[in-house]
Amino acid sequence: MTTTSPQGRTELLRPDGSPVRVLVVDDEQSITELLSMALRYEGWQIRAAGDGAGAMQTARDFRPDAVVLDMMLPDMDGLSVLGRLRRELPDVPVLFLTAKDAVEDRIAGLTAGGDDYVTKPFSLEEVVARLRGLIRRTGAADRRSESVLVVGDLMLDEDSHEVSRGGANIHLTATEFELLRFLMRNPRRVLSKAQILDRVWSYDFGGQANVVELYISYLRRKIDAGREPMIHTRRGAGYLIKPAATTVS
Amino acid sequence: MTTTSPQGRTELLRPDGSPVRVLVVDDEQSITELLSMALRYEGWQIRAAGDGAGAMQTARDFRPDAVVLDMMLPDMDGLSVLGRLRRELPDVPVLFLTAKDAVEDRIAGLTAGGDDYVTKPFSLEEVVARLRGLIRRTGAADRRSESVLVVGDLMLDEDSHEVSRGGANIHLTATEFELLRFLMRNPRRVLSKAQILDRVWSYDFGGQANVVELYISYLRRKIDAGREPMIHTRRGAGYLIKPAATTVS
DNA sequence: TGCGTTTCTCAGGGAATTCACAGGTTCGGG
DNA sequence: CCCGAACCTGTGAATTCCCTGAGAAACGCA
Repeated sequence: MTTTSPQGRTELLRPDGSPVRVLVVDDEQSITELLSMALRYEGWQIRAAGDGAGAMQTARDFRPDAVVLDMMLPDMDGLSVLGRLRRELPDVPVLFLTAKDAVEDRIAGLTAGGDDYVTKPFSLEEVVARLRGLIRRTGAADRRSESVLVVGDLMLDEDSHEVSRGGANIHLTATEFELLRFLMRNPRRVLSKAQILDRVWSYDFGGQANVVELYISYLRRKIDAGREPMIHTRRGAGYLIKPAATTVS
Repeated sequence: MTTTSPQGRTELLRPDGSPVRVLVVDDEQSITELLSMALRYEGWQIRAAGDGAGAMQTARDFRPDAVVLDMMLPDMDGLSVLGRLRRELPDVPVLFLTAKDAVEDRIAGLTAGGDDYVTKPFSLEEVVARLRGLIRRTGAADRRSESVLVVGDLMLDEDSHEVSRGGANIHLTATEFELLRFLMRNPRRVLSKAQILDRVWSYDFGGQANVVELYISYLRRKIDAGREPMIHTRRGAGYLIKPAATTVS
């Protein structure tokens, strides 16, 4: 089930209308805090744990719809936690967090069931998108919830990664795609450069803040080129996307 | 009976519309977990057992439509379990899991009745495909459910393993076939290299992730050669298959 | 056992993408 | 109207990601 808030944001809900529940397990407190903030912002209910024991405890009485699990935990390794979680919550999908170089050996096979993973350092948009995908596909939320974002005549398909405006296909790079997705998931809302940087770029990005300007410029070239512009600058505040004035929204 | 989910995936259902039920019997917990997750993802209802006694118990009150049975169990050997299963569930098809070096004739004898087997280590695509075949053939699900996948002018027959594009026959190796089947069972959806590796290669594969690139390259040579391409790369995300632009979908 | 086929590793080349930098442009307050 | 701040964008370099040829190893079958 989905509802659309007055601000135009679409939220995932469980079939009974209650908010989706997510358990976050990571031993670095900065990470659990970062994730908790971001996921709460999605309208989800979040519980966090810093080790395997706490994770099991919380899993039992919180009964989450999805779990975010770091594979490197202090007391037991991620695989043991996973095994126990599976016994306790057999149907709950897991999003693994792994170091970039650990991917090959340990994760292989784990994502097979429909689970998924992201590598550290991740971007919040990535985590949120993957989680939404997991929850959608495993039916914790209504399956009819769409994977297509629409703003005016602009369409973005999260499954096929296809973007089109007025029917014409548009090719975007990975970063452009993530940025546009973020904008489109918050239509008519001003997003500051800091917000964008925090959500779309990895949490350890140390570069210049003007990458955002650069990528907005890239997007405009591809999305707005010659057409009624949909991406707008609010000087001193940020950017927003909304249907073109002439387009029937 | 089949339904098609919004994601475009086709699900097997029982004639009364309820999900197919599968019992998984293996003493290695990692295997039952792997299989349970993968088969649940197919939309099936799964129950697992770790030994013969548990299997019998579960068979009685779960009443599965199919059974996945490891031939090496701790308390009794697979044959005894099989015998008892047969008495309890005479018409239910069984998919045997066997070690590679197991006596082929014995298995061949067992599968004469319409059962089937796969050797460990298996790929999930293989298990799922065999299981689908068994369930389809024994009529637990509607018989009209198709064994032919079609994407644009590309056709793949899961029974005969024949592949053709625009009427022209194409010879594929076993791995190429499995990869193409996985792509075609998820048309218009980006599949990451990790997902592909986890589904199409055996669970114990420890090699380089670029085998996927290699086999995509092989497939393109055979499927797309000279024609409008159907296999597309989403740089930084994965691969997807979709009807050629000029083809009526 | 021997031969053709299939699977997979390795490594080079090439192209797409990301990002820094810097000069130009626009905007809004005074 | 002027000035500084904020924003835009061309250029180019570094990097990452992907493709594919060549050959070794494993497999299957006669």
